[in-house]
Amino acid sequence: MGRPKKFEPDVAIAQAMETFWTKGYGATSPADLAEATGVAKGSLYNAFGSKRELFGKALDLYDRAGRELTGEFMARAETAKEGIRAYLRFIVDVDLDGPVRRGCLAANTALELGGRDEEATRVVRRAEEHTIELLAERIERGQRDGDVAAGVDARAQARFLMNTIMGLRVMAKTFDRPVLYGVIDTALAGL
Amino acid sequence: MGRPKKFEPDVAIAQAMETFWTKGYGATSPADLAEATGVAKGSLYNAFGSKRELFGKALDLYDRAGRELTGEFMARAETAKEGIRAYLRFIVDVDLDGPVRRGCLAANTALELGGRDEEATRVVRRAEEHTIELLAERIERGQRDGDVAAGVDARAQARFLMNTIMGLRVMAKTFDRPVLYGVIDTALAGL
DNA sequence: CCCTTTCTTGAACTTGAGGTCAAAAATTTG
DNA sequence: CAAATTTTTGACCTCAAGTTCAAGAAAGGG
Repeated sequence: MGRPKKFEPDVAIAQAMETFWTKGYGATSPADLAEATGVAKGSLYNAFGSKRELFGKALDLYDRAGRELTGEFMARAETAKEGIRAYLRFIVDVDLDGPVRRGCLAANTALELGGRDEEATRVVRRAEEHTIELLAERIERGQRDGDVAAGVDARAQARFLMNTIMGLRVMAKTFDRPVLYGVIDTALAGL
Repeated sequence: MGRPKKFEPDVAIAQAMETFWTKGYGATSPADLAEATGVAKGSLYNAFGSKRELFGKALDLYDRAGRELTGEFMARAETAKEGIRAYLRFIVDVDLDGPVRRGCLAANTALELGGRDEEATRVVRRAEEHTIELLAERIERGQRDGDVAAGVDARAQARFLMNTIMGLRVMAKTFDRPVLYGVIDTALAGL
């Protein structure tokens, strides 16, 4: 009972995520969040408790959405190498074609809050591990399918690729497509 | 003539750099800078104009110091591969052994201000290009010395390694030495 | 030794961040 | 419909960030 919510919390979280992603945690004000969600400040505080708690929900959402997206790319492609190449190029394209180069919410958060915010650091690490897991599984499948050499250490490759992705996310702030595509190709030479 | 400065501007810039590096640009207050440098707020403003200008000096210093450090690592080693491996491990060690994992000022700045601050973005890009240049030169020397295959594209490898470094800087916020060392070894397999 | 110049400093100012709250507005239940 | 419950909202509060400034202090020049 009681008065019903005027907004969908999940939608508001998604809109908040976009804002945090674009501006960063510290640079996002409650006023920004109110504007992005179309919900008054007070209402947001009533629903989510604090800016930090809303951010936590946004980070969780980012992890879930990213996992799904990665999974789809891994499932679609014929070979591990082409699936991963398509995935990495997609990441670069999304970043470069957007109105602002916002990079990766997880990477941004790692650098902004890493160390200072235990909980945020844990969530970022979990998201990274999810991606590594999906990459490793796809490489292992490639080995079963015969498109990846049996001698390759799938988990080591996956961790290395995760590192490459994080690098791309940083480099995309300052370099352009040809350079980033070149990095992708060099990174994939070992597969 | 006039009253002489009580502090060495270059020293203050170095101290400010440490603070920006540890806390980030946005999260560093004038009060923090006053404490770090031992110079009163008003004095800092008299000497440097604004927080942003001081940060600019700090970024420039970071670039110069980094260039020098990288150059030394490249000069010392017998082979390109070992020189670069030592360099990457050093980066990881410094980050992990420090009291806080502060990463790379350039990477931190790229993610925090990239896009929003033209000047900062330019300086970061310049710093990245300096590192790429030094890596490429070392690889080319390796080719002349015979420890790197002639077929390797030195500049492509250098850009790829720069990307790996940026990735390590992010991953160092959430992963530990064995993982990061593993990433380094995987990245160097192509050399 | 006074004048000019350049420094130092804490106080003071303005602005916005992050959050609280009281009042009004929707609901469901009895 | 009255009561109980839960939202919504802008006004309001506190505090700190980023900056300016007036007063004074330390130099050199004439």
